[in-house]
Amino acid sequence: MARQRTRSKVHEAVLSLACESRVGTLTMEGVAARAGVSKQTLYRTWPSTGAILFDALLARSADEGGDVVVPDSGNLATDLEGLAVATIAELTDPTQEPLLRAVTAEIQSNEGLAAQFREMLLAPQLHGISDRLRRGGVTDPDGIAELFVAPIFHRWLLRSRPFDAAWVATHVARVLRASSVS
Amino acid sequence: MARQRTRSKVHEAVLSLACESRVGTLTMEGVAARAGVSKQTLYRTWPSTGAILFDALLARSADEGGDVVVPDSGNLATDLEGLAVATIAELTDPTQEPLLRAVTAEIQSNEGLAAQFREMLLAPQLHGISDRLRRGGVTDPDGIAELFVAPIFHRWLLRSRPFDAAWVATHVARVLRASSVS
Amino acid sequence: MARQRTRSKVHEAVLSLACESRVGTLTMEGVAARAGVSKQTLYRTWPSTGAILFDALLARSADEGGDVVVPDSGNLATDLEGLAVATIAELTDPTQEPLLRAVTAEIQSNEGLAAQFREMLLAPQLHGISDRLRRGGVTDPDGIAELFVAPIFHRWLLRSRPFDAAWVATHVARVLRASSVS
Amino acid sequence: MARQRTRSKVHEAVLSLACESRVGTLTMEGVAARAGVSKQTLYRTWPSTGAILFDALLARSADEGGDVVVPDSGNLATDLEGLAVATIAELTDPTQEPLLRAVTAEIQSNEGLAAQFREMLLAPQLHGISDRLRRGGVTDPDGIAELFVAPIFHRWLLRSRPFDAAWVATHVARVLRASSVS
DNA sequence: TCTTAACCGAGACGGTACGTCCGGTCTTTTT
DNA sequence: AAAAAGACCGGACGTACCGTCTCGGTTAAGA
Repeated sequence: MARQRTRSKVHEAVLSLACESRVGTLTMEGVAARAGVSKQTLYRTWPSTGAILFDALLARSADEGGDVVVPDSGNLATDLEGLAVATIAELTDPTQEPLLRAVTAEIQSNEGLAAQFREMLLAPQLHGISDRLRRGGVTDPDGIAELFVAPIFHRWLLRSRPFDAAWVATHVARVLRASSVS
Repeated sequence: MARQRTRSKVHEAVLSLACESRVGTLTMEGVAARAGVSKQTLYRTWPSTGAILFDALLARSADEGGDVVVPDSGNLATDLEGLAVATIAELTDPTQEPLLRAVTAEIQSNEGLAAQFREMLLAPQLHGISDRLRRGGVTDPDGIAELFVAPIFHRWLLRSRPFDAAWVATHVARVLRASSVS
Repeated sequence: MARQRTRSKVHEAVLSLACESRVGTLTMEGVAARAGVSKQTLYRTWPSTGAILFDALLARSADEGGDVVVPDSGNLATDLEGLAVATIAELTDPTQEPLLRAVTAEIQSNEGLAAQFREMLLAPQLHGISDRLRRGGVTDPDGIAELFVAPIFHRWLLRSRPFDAAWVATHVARVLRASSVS
Repeated sequence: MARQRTRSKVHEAVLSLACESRVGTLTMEGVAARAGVSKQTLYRTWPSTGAILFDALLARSADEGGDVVVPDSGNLATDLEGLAVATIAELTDPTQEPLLRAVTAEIQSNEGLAAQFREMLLAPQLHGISDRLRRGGVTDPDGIAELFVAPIFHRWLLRSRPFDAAWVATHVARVLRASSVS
C-alpha cells in the first residue's frame, strides 16, 4: 500500500491532469511525472488511470464530508427542482465535467470500476433522493428516483439538449405526476 | 474518398473486431490488418477507430432499411412495453453491446461524434417514440419519450440494475402516469 | 520517353530541391509535387532520385557547353594552380556542393550511377588535365592527373582540412615534383 | 546511457546486417529486430543507423587494439607498397567494404559524423603514415602522406579503376618522387 | 481531318520505415 | 526496506514515401 503522503501527491496530480487536459489523455507516465513519483509506485497500488482517478474522487468526496444532502423544505417539487439544479451544476462544472466524463468512459470497458462507481457514488445519491421522496409520501420512491435522475444523466451523457430552468420545472412536474402524488 | 470496395472491407473488419474483442482494444493497426488494408488508407478517410465504428454502424443501419419501427396496436401501454423489450434486447445483444459501449465511450471525449450520433441514430428513435405517443393522445410527447428512454439507457450505461419484465411493466406504468393519459 | 517539356520541369524541380534542402531529403514525391508532375511520369523515365539528379546535372552541363576547359598559358605550375582553384571553387560553391555530395552519396550504393558519373563527368575532366600535362612534357600524364585531382577530392569528401592558397601551391609543387619535370 | 549488454547486442546486429545486405538498407527497425531490442532503446542512445554503425566500428577497432601499424623495414618504398596493399585489401574486403561505403555515404550528409570519422579513424592512419615518412627522411611528411592515401581512396570511392600490383608500384614511385627523397 | 496511341495529372492503394509515446516489468541506485 | 530513477521490450500511434495501379483528359503523331 502506498503511503499517505504518496497517495495525496498522486491524487492531486491526477485531478489536476484530468481537469486541464482532454479526457483520455490521462496516462500512468504523465501522472507519475506530475506527482514526482516513479511509475512502479503507481503500479504497486493502482492497476489503471481509471482506478487512480476514481480513488482520487472518492478521497475528495470523503474529505468534503461526502454525504449527499437532499434538501427538505416540506415542498417536494421545490426540493426536487433544487436538487436537479444542483446536480446539473455539478455535472457541468468545468472542473468536474472532464473527470466525470473520463470515469464514465472508463466504466464502459471496466466492469469492476462500474461496480465501485455504482456502490460508492451513485447509490448514495439515489438513496438520498428516494428517502426524500418517501418522506414526501411517494409510494414507489426507488423507481421515481430513477425516473428523476435518468433524464438528467441522459442529456448530459449524450449531450443531447441543453439544461434550462424551464426544462427542469417541466421535468419535475412530469416526475411528480408519475409518482401518484397530487 | 475511399472506394466502395475498401469501405466495405473496413466496415466488415471493424464490426467483427469490435464484437469479438474487448472494447477499447480497437486499434487502427488491428483494423487495417483485419481488413487487408494499409493504415494510410484508413487515415485518409477516418480520423479514429471511433469514427470507423460509427461509419460502419451507420452503413449497416442504412443497409437494413434503418428506419425505427414503433408498433402501433392501439394499446399504448402494450406498444411501449414491446418497444422497451426490443430496445433492451438490442442493447444487450452480445453482438451489439460491445459496439454500442465503444461508441458511448468515444462520445464522452469526442463532441463531433456525439453530434453525429445524436442526429443520425438517437433522434430518429426518439422521434419514432414521440410520434407514437402523440397518436396515443399524449400532450407532451417529446418530454415523455425522453422520460421513457432515459431510464433504460441509464440502467444500461451505468450497469446499475438488471432488466426484467416486471421492471419494464412498472416503468411503462410510471411513464404513462406522467403523461396524464388515463 | 518523357517529353522535353516534362524533362525540363523535372530537372528544374530536382535542382532547386537539391539546393535548398538537406541532402538525402530528395524524394520522388517531393520532386513530382515541385515539378507539377505525377509520380508515374517520373517512374516512367527515371528509376530513382539519384538518376533524376544526375540527368539534370548532365543536361545542365550540356547546356552550358559542358567542356572542361584547362587553361594553357605555357606555365604548367600556374595553369595547375588555376585549375585547382577553379575546381575547389566549384566543389565548394554553395549551389553546387549539396548536389555533388548527394551524387557522391548515391554513388556509394549504386554501381550503375557510379559508372555513368565516371564516364560522363569525371573522365572528361581527367582527360582535360592529362592532355595539358602531356603538352607540358609530363611522361605519365594519366597517373599525374590522378595524383593532382585525388587529394582535392579527398579533402572535400572527408571534409578533412580547409582549402587555402598556400596548400594549393604546395600541392601543385608536390605533383610537379612527382611528374619528373623540372 | 545504454547498458553494456545492450550495446553489444546492437553492435553485433548492425555489423552483421551491414555485411549481409546492401548498403543503405540498414534501418532502425531492422537493427532493433535483429538485436532483439526495442526501437526506443536504439533511439535513446543513437540518432541514426549511421551513428550505430560508426559506434560499432569504433568499438570493434578498440577491441582489436585498434592501433594503425605501419611496417618499418628500413626500405621506404617496400613499406609503402605493403601499406598500400594492406589498405586496399581492407577497403575491398567483402566483409568491410559495405560498412565503409555506408559510413562514407553517411558522412556526405552528416557533418558531426564526418568529424568523428576524421578524428577517430582517419587521423590515426595518416599520422602513422606520416611518422613512417618522417623516419624515412621525408621533409614534408603530412603532405606526402595525403598524396599517398588520396589516390587510393579516390579510386575506391569513385570506383574509377581497379587496383593492381603494377599500379601500386607506380603510385608509390610517384609519391616518393614527390617527396624529394632519392 | 480524324483517329489512335502515347503521355500525362491525379490520387487511391498495399506496404515499409519512420520517430514518438505509453504500458508494464525489471534493475540499479539512493535514502 | 522502500522509493526514485530510468532502462528495457512490446506495440500502437500518426506520417512520409515507396512503387504500382487505375482512372479520365490531352497531345501528338499517322491514316
